[in-house]
Amino acid sequence: MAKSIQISGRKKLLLEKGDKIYQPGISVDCVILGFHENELKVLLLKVEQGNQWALPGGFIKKNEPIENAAYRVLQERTGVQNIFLQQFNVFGAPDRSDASIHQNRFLEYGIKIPKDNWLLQRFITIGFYALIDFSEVNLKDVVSDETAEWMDMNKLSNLMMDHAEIVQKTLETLRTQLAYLPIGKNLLPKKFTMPELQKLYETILNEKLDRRNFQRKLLSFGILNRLTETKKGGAHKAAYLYTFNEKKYQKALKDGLYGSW
Amino acid sequence: MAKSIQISGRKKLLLEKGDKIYQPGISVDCVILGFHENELKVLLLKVEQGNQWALPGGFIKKNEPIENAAYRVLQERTGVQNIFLQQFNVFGAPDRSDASIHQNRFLEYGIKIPKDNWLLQRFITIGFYALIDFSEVNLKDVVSDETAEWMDMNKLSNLMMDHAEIVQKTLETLRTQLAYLPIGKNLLPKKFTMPELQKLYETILNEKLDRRNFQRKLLSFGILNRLTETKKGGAHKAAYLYTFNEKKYQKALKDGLYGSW
DNA sequence: GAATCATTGCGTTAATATGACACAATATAA
DNA sequence: TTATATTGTGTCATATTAACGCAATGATTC
Repeated sequence: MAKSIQISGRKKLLLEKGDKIYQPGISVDCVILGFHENELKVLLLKVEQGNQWALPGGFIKKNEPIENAAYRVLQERTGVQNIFLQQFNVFGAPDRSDASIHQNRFLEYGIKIPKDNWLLQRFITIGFYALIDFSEVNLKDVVSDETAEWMDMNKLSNLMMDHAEIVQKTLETLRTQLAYLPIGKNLLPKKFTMPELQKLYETILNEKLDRRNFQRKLLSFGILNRLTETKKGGAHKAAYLYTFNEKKYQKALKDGLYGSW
Repeated sequence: MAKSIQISGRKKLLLEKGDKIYQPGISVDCVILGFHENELKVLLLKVEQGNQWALPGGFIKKNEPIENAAYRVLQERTGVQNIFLQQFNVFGAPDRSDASIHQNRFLEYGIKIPKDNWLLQRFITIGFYALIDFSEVNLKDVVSDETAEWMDMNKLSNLMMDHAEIVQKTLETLRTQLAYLPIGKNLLPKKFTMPELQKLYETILNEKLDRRNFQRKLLSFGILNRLTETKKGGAHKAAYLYTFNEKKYQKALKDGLYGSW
């Protein structure tokens, strides 16, 4: 029970001192995306009661840049360094906050939140999405009452509050950005094959693409280096391995892939 | 001096009751764009002291959707109905808030803000941009200590706090959206000519476009209706007038202009 | 070890889109 | 009436895209 007491103590601190430490009424929520076994995965936290899942989120310290707050959440959960992190939308419906959720979570530890506590007020959340290399992630349960787990993007269920909407919006954002920004460097391992890259695109777009046309298009962007190695071990002909050309990739991120009108 | 007393009273109310009425630490700022005489214009408010200009902004009421708050600001200033309004970025650098600005503004009315007043805390602002038909706008000075004025997008100077950055980010957002969203219905009068539409695009992109290729491309989108009327009065050959096909325009807004991969 | 099979690399071709430009029509101003 | 700037329309070479063929290859099966 030492764990439980520890958690209980931390939670009390959050309730009592939170309004001194954090910006009131604002949170950040992170849609952390990884790619594994040809599936887009979202990192979610199990909320004990109700069999619900939540996006990892947090608060913004009084003197902290908002990107920092989001980055903090990411580091706490994944420890990954090479992260693409971007704010993409604010979610601020007045009824998105749900006092009863907080109440129930705290009640498990025998804590009843006072009605006027800062945590029960309306919260507006800034949505960030993060692209990370699945293989580099070592899931950390920062607080042991929350189990972190990867969930298939297409099989989401029981998301807390408006978190399903937040994930959905991430996907839409990703789809439009795909048209003018390179993607993949953060989602794939350093070395990857063309079919793997294609699967990533297909998953995001939810659409089958022609193998040969896809390859031609991506090569034309000039952001890939083909290695002499091939990826053996697959059940068939070995595919060449590629890496991203760091310099050109960064340039494409800045300038866009087409840019022309 | 009745005006001044009135303002002073209102300002006192804001100071004293603001934290009861509004979400703390969050604001909305609107980049209101219009198109006039082939120039992109931004609506700015003159801040008396310091010869500075500010984006029209406001606070979010305790139980108000954030889009509503932005819409309120727009209505107060312009009264225009047909508005394209969209949040595009959150600005939350810890040092973006500047207590001295508020202090100076209130000092003019003989009010000294207490150090611990809610208005002096750090504010995170949600940036919205709005596209409106310049010709329909009738500038309203909602509060008479603020003069509203259209300023040329390319000749901005003396913007308050991080407002220049907010405008800049709007322009960047607009440029990327131009590639996959129709634009113009909200910025142009109901009837407009192809050259006018082209000037709008050129202004946003800051780039000259070929007249004939531009026309072909925009017609190919299938969102324009050509009228039999022409726009006379210009110094040269009369150009045909166009309107947007409302249905197809809306569809394009939803689905994007290209969509294909 | 030869045949099979799924998958990859590397093409081709036709249709479509784009960039660059020519020329005629026309509304005003000189 | 003529000059001038601007608009409407069309052409052509080139680039890009969509759709598909075929040989090579690595593992599996017999």
